[in-house]
Amino acid sequence: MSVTPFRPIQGRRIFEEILDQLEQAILDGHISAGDRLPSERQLAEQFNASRTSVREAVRVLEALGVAKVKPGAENGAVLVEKPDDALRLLLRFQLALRHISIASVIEFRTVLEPWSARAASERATDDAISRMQAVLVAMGNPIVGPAEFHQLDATFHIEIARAAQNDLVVLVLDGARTSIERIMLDALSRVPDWPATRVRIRDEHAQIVNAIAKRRAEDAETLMKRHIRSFYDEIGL
Amino acid sequence: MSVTPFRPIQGRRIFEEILDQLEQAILDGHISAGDRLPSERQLAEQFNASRTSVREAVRVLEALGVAKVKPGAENGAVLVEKPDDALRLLLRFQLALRHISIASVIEFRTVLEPWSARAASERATDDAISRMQAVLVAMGNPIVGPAEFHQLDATFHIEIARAAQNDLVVLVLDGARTSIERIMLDALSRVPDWPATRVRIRDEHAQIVNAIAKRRAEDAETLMKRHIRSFYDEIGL
DNA sequence: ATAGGGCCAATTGTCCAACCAATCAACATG
DNA sequence: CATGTTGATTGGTTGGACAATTGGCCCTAT
Repeated sequence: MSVTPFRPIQGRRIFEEILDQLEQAILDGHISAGDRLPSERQLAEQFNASRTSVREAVRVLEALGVAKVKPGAENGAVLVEKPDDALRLLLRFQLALRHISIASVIEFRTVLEPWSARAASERATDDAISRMQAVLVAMGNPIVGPAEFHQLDATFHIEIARAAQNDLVVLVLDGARTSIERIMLDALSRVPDWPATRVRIRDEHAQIVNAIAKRRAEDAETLMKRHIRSFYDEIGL
Repeated sequence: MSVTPFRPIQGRRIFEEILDQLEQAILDGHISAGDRLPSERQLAEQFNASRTSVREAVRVLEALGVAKVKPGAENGAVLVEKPDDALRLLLRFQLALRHISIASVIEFRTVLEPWSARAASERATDDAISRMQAVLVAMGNPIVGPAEFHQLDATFHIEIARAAQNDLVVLVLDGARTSIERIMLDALSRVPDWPATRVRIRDEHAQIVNAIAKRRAEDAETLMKRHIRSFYDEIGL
């Protein structure tokens, strides 16, 4: 086990140089979230590069969830304000390649969701708790089918992660859930007794929110752990 | 709080179509990790698209840590075997944009590293434990400076995450650490008494490995939690 | 027979010029 | 004042061209 002082020599490509300069510009505060980048043609001129190279750099930013691009005058590439689905594409491909397994994604949630519930119990603002309760109300509507319910479930868990006030946890937990969204939906649509399942899940959510609102961190963590496990058990994963 | 059944209409671009088809090809097992993609020109012909569109798709795959590209005959785009630094670029930009904070990355580690140590205590193979001990030996060399030590420290934590046998945890924990690597190195180089620090950190590592080897999960978790906290306290973060 | 150098083919990297499509603001028109 | 039109700007796409890199091949000298 030795550490060589050598580092690989790799020909830097132009679009990588552009990416580095853009990153530095962001770090230096010259451009920040919400700002619009110059047009591809202007960037090409400023970097003294071709439009193709600039496009490749922009394409990468888009794939990383850093920028969103729209054609049209007054539009262009805009640095995103909230990195919602930054990890979505990445995890989808990593799953496809079997570099990560569905089981590991599920286990990942069983670790971080309970932590989120605990942290939320200690940090949640009254506003955050109100938003959770609003989701509960929406879930109480007997009309909602599995697909809409799943959307509400996603919102619920995101709200808790946000209340835990850890940006990175929000990011990866959201990514972990959406990366296996399709599989979950398939499984949900095959649940034998949907109305009963819906009521039970909503009930578990209600208990969790209650624990968070009463600042019972230990209970919130335990309830969440049980909730996640029973959920995946129910849909057979 | 209502759920509309509408979804945004977005003009699909050619490179996105190509990405989808490539993902499907991977899911269907037509191509898998380690395989070499057809050349850009061949892909352009098969998709009936221009080389530029194919290039943008390949560029995205590269940014996601899915493929590595090298010019030259017999080379080309190869699907990576291990997604080592898939998250590196993404987290770097998310950090630059202040979408995630350094504090959240550190807290993230204080949650998942102890869990890894616990899981490793229950799941580690003898081989994995041997690799951890090998890292300890290398760390015992008084010659190693902060930079090399940090590299060994990275290897140590990766080995534990691997022993915990959760692919996703390995991925995100590695990404979390490398995303703030530069900051950590700067901080490490300013440690007042480096020899003492080195010995202390190695000692903590040794205790953790010992707990894992003896399958004392509770101890491993506690020791790791203390280790991570004291580490960041020491370098003033 | 083998080691080494040099050539060649295939591939990616880059650039360019042009055109298409989408978008929005300003203007014209009723 | 509402509506439709137009023009400018922007990203999307294409095809072609040349440079740089790599690896395999042959050929020669030892």
